[in-house]
Amino acid sequence: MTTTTSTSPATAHADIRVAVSTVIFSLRREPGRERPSVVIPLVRRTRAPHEGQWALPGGWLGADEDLEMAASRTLRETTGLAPSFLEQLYAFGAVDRSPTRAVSIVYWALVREDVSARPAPENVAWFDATSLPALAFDHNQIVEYALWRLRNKVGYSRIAHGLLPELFTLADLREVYEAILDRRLDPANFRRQVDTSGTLIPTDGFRTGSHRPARLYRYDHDVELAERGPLPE
Amino acid sequence: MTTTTSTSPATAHADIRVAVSTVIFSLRREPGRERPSVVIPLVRRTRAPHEGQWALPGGWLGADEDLEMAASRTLRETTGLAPSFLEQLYAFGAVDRSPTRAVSIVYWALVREDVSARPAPENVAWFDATSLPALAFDHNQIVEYALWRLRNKVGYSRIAHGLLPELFTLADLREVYEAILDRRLDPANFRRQVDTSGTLIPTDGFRTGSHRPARLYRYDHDVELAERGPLPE
DNA sequence: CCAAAAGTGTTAAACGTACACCCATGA
DNA sequence: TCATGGGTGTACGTTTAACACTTTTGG
Repeated sequence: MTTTTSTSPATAHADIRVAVSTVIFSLRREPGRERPSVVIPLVRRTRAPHEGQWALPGGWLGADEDLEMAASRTLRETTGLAPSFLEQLYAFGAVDRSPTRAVSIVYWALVREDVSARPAPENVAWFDATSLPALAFDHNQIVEYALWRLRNKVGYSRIAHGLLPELFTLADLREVYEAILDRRLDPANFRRQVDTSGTLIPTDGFRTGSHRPARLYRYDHDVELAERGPLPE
Repeated sequence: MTTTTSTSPATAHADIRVAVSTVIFSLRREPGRERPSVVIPLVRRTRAPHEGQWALPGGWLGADEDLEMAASRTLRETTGLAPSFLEQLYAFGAVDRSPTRAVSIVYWALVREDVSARPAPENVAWFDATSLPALAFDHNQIVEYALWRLRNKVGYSRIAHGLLPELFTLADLREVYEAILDRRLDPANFRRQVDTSGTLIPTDGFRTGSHRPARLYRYDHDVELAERGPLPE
């Protein structure tokens, strides 16, 4: 995958291990809070380095695994979750980021609220993404970057559904945006924006229970494809 | 940099080599063409696999090198160039992308027109980015993705300077945009857009030679910092 | 004086945003 | 009937895009 021309002063392909980790976002509705909060699952490390500290779920890249496969696998193994969205975030490879040299290919993912609500395995806990403790390695920076990407991407793509069930109301959708962007959105303008985009399909269902019933929508999965540029792999 | 919890079914940290390659963009003015074209340097492979085919400049990651350092180094070694812009593009790691397992961290870079005009080393040649021959490995896809990113980024950031010398006219700048986006832009509106952004500093110089002289500008380097989000490393 | 690029002005459509208002339900 | 969220209408400021027009040079 590369061209080795001229003489490399650095040691030729030294022993560098490749890891894959994932920043997993979901939403959690606290009884007290008015707005859902963005939460991520972390794993407590059971060995050195950084034993006892919380870290992103991940693992070593297998010899016969693609990167995305490895992300899905480690995500499932460590948290038991299946993501509704998965995308590469960045490759981290600073020499001093770990006592033993390792390059981490980091992915980020979304899991639906109902899925993330299931009881977490031992050693896994959910944290508010905006107020984390000190994590192992450079994982605090990584989460920070992933959050930035999430907020950014919510502005120009339809990833918000990755956090919603099949059917949802416009208020549900708006709540997701409000939770991610951390600010109020005008319900009237929000409605127009989404139905101008033409990605929402109204169903015959309504959600009842409080005040006027709200129409249930689902996403038009046909639009999914044209969404992003020439995505690799 | 990762958490090894539970048992990994895949072979634990197998021997996977890490390479760093770079897609380098510059502009070339052909005498005949009205608009500059986007060009990239490629290196002819001197060994298997894909011997004799053109490939992206790159090399193996050294044991004591950060990723960006490796990108700069291989870029310099293989092409003799120093970039004015360098950013990570994507990590490619499909199992079948190379006969021997390798993960490539790919960067993309810009070099100024005057720099890229210097004679290229043996085994290095410049190609029009939009009409490449069949390259080694998955490098055609990688260039395609890099081009998409370049076009995208030119729309919301000021990377265009990476292709221009210290002093330039608004027509120069507009030509860069036109070359990348491959369409004409209205000179009047373009002028207003850039000086609304406040990133351009007018100098006292003018470029003369044909018709009315055009004012020379330079970039405000103080604006550089706030540009992007929480950039890692 | 003429051609052509540099640079300014004007207008209309598109878009974002604020907010007044009506509708339908549970309590 | 009232409170509240669902849903519609409207008005206004900003941005985008098209294009007419004036300025300044070389030839």
